[in-house]
Amino acid sequence: MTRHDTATAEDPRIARSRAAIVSGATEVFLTNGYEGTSIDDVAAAAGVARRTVYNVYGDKEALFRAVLAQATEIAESYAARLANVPADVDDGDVEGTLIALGRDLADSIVGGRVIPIRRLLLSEVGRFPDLAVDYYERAPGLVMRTLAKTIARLHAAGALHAPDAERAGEHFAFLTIGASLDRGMFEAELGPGAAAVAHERAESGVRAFLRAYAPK
Amino acid sequence: MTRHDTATAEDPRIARSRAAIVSGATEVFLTNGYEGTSIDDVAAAAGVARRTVYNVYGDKEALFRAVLAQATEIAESYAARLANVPADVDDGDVEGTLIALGRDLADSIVGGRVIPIRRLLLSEVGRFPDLAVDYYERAPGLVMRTLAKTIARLHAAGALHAPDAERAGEHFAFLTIGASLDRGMFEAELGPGAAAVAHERAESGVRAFLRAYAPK
DNA sequence: AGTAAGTTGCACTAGATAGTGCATTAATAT
DNA sequence: ATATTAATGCACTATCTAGTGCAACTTACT
Repeated sequence: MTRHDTATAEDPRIARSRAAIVSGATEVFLTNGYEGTSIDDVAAAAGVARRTVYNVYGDKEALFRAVLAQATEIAESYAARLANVPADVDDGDVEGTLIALGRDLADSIVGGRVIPIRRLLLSEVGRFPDLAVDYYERAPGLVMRTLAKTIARLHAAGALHAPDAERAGEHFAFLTIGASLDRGMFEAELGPGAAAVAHERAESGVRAFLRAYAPK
Repeated sequence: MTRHDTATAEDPRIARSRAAIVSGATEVFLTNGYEGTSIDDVAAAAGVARRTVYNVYGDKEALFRAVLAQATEIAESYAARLANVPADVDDGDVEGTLIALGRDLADSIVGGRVIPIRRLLLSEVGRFPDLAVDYYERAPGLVMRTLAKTIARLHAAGALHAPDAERAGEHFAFLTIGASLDRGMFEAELGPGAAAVAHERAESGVRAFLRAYAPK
């Protein structure tokens, strides 16, 4: 994927064009959707000639795929933070740790690009079914797998009673952000108190999770 | 909305055309999206002349709104069933009652039209933000409100301990169908075991809900 | 410098689509 | 039967879009 994959370095002009195009394309695709975006729009957003878009990316579909290939960053970064949660919570404050994770998860989703990315992918499930499934595996799927591992560690350490860590991970995720994500998908732009509401939901979700999964 | 709203009955030819068009339009919009659907497609699916579509509905947007106006039936029917759940569960089997509600909710969503409808609306949040918000209030919002009432009744009867019934309703909904709905949105067509998995999720979600909201 | 490679602008093909106008035909109501 | 109203078919406008070909210009490598 990077320029080091090829034996020789890429012409800096192409590299610059490519970066500008994929960035501009991300912007317009997320705003206007796949069909709603013309290559003219992309070129304008990228500050590049229309013809250059075709020179660099070939066609619209390839460009679309390039945009979505980088759409998993948020999930990857959250998963990395999750992986660092130690099994033996230092001061025994499981609730505090999980609440922090829940808030963090909420922040990752509300107000960021996750919701527009999801809308974009979902609107093209019919045209590009592979992209949607792929994204799901690499973004929410990654978070779910990492969450299951973290919970399994907490279970092993006796901080939680969650024999089915995968299921418990689903419950954690949907208790904390389910409602905020679901609602957010239907709102063109977030209301003023959206972040605060998402935090409250995350906290009360974590508390419900702890009641359901407290060690015996 | 019905023909009785106007003083005189509607010409049966218009009524027939209208029904055929809205039904055909529902089919093609759900399959191909708003932009991906031409009036030709609608006319063909409805078995009606292209020109008739324009005569009856005026333009594409009006037709789209007509289609989505009837998209809340599934939620209404689920809410009606919910409203019938008595506060004092006869044989004291709260778990059985809630598991039945959870399975029912899962069935309402997995494999039905809810997922295509959501995809369609979400892909047009930018163009028709009012439709998305409207739908949310009338469908999932209705279910949430009804769920909150039902849980409040169960709380009052001592069958649950859920002082914040609205929050508890969110938790019930997302524990039972959160994961199935979220995953289902990204799948072009459901795998063979999808319904069974959704049922398992619903049941384990209800059990987690009961651990979190058991009466003290 | 000079060569190679990328960028740009412009013209052009080819196809799709929303919506209108109008005359003809068919169904409905009285 | 007759008058009304709707459905139909067809031509037509206007617009938009993906993608290509090509010549002129500019930037990068040696």
